Amino acid sequence: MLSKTFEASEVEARWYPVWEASGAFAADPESARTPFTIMMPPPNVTGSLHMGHALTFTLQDVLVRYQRMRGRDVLWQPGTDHAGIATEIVVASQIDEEGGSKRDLGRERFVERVWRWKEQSGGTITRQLRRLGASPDWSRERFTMDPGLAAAVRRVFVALYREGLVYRDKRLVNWDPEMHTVISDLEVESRETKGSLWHIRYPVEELPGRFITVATTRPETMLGDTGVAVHPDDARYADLVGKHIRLPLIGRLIPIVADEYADPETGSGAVKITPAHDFNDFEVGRRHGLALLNIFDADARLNDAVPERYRGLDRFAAREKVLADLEAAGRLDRIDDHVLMVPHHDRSGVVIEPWLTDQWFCDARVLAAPAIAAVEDGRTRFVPRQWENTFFDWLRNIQPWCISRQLWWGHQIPAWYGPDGDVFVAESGDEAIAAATAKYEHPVELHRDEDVLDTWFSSALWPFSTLGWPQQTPELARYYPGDVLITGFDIIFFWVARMMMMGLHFMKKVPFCTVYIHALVRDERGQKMSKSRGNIIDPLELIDRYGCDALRFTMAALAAPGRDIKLAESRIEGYRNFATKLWNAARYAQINGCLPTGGFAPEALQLTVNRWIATAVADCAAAVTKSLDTYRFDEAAGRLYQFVWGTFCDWYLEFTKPILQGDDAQARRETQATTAWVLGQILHLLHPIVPFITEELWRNLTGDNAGLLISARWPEFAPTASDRDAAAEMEWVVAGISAIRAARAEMNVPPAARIPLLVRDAESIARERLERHRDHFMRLARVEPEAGSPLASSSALQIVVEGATLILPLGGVVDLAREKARLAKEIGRLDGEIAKIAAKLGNPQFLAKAKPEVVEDQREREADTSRDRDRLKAAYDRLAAI
RNA sequence: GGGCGAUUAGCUCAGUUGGCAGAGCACCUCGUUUACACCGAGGGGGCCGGGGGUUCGAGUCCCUCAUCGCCCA
Repeated sequence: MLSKTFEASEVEARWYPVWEASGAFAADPESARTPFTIMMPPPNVTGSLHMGHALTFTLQDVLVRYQRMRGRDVLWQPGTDHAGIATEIVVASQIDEEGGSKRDLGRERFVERVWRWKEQSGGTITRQLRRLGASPDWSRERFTMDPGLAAAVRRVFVALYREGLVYRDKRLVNWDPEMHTVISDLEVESRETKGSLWHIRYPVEELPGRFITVATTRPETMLGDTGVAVHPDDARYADLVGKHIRLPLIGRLIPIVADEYADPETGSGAVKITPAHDFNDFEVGRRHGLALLNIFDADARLNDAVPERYRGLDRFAAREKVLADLEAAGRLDRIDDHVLMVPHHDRSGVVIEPWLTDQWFCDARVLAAPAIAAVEDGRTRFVPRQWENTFFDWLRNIQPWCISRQLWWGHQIPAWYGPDGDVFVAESGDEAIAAATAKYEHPVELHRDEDVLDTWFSSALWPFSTLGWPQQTPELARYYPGDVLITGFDIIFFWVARMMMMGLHFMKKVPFCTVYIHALVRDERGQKMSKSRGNIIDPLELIDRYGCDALRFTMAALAAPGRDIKLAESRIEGYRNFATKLWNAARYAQINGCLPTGGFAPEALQLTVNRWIATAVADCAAAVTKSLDTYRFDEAAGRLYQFVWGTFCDWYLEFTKPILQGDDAQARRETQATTAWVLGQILHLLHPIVPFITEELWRNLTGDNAGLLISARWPEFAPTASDRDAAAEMEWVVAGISAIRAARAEMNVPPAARIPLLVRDAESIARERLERHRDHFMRLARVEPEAGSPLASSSALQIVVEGATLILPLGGVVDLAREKARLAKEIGRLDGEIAKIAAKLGNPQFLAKAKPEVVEDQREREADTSRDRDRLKAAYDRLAAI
């Protein structure tokens, strides 16, 4: 016997290992079934499960379980990425805490230490994924630093280098002066910061007494100024273009140039140009041939390019000193408060310094072209479609991708330098030596590039490197390209775009046919969850409190396309209640001996109520199937919720109670079998969303011999399975009972009172239906259907249903005035409806231009509404006559 | 500044090719009927952000304004 409530934690812990051991998660390259591939965007190995993970992995798992039940050979490829910077920060700070330092440890021992850390702590996120019920093929789990994946990285790097798509260059990059590494544009987070706008007066060399005032948020960079720009159309400065500035504090002579970058509307209209320390200035400098003067070292301290008294100063101290000196020199004009966007490293939080250094770059522009084309011509499709714009926008304006990082943890760049600095790029040291020997014609000492590659460089290869590439494995042939990638919109640049670029370049095919983009999970008030806001909801805590299934159902139900999810805990509670409801329905079925029967055939059912519910299940299955096929997880969840609670529990189980407790053995047997069968269908349809409770109930329903639900086949029904007559009849009964209940409640009839039910002006179909379902009316509306005509003068509740007026004689109990008011209100409502429809039908334009079926529809509506209205009016008149 | 999205019941949100405005939660009333009080029955609650337009007909399509959010500069 099932317990009274569903104990989620116990059930969850029990089923997961059973599933995994059964082999249900595993892909089967040998099978004849059509493959379905979904690449898990590998979470960061340092990560732990947050709500974003809970959403994305729930949706992926729903799809994966669904496709498995549809009979596909599913590969859900799991794994983690090595997260260069994040991991290096974690391990380095551990070493710090122990009183050591990364540098003292040395590269080799540090990397060993990171591997040890990975073995011990790197499994957190994958363990947590198991708690979420995720069912990827763990036997194929990969890590972006695995030997096979590392080989793929080297192969790709070398190939791109030889094609000229990877190259070394000196450019401005985003430099983290604390971590001493470059980061890519995408890892820079602009934070709004309150600062100042300092106005500095620069003297014009050729015109003594003449000054140009420039405004800057970074006065210390003036030490590296190599020009001043004004707008070419700015009349105020037209005569100064081509003249020079004598830079205060330094005395360097720098030119005044005309460039549209200078905005006449902002500040004085003139801007100082520091090409080596600002991305915009870099471009201006390039246009005008201005010198690049690098004034910072790797720590962002002033270097030897500045006057001695500033050397060694950190950039913030330098600012104070430069300002003080300008002030003293009388060159500081004005200081305004100013809000500006300051670039920070999103991982370390350090303020980024644009810095001129030698780095490795990938020619993203060339690689982007095929990726853009693939989305344009539909080989890859975004769902929802509007995200294509984000994808296009980024790829069409893409900058060279800086792929080198000054870290120790990651794929070390396969490039070796000879004594003269010549570079040898090769997949192995031996190959590099061979190449060098051939060039120098004698053995030389090579020095390997110290840097590692951006983590995303290896992640970009994930859709094929995990399948064994560059080896031509059966898996690669079978599971590439993938069917769908599911991820958040914030990952479009990092992952989707880069996987598209690399996939197309090396596999000549898109890595996935569909990209389903889901939104962000926010808190109840729509705020982004963050540590600093303190509004983080821990999914594991929610699982502990409400059960994994409740969390999963919530994620699915709220996953409406193109919309952020504002997560209120009351929703999760509601879906926990839904799980309990399902549990109790199953418990009820068990108590009433509803057991599955072999060879159950829905089309052979005799009782209308059973034919009706079988029809409803088929309709529900069709709707859920369609929703899942179109990634409408919210619709699928909503439809199931409605069917299970609003149809199966509220009506079917109530309708069949008298049958199950009645004397007709044949009807009882049919109903028991139907109940068990419908419950089974429900469990199948719900399984992808709420796998634990459904597996548990399925075992309970079928015993040990029916197999696991996770491996069962998805319900599919022939169109003939539905019985429209049965559906119409039961819907009439539901409407009738609801109408009686509503009238009773409104008229304050005591709920327990059993009242006679008489019928007036009934069409034969209504009379037959009422007769056939008298038990239902008795039980659920608490009325006693009686033969005979109601007395004309009796005071009674009168309820209009399709094809009949139901009369509930209440003798003196009924409040005549109130009942009259109730009927009058209803008549008024219908009159309003009729007036609206009549206005439409009276409009010649409508009749001429609207589609015929719409006109026909309105005519029918008018007829139906008028019929009901006339019945009500008749009922009212009868009361009025008393 | 550029782009995207949103605005529908107190709250969170659905609403398909334009044709009857919906759900869950919250709220109110009633209910200890042997699956379930994590429940059942009933109910109230809406200028579909404002304004214009297209149309026989607009929550839905177009324009515009307002407010909010996100991304990019």
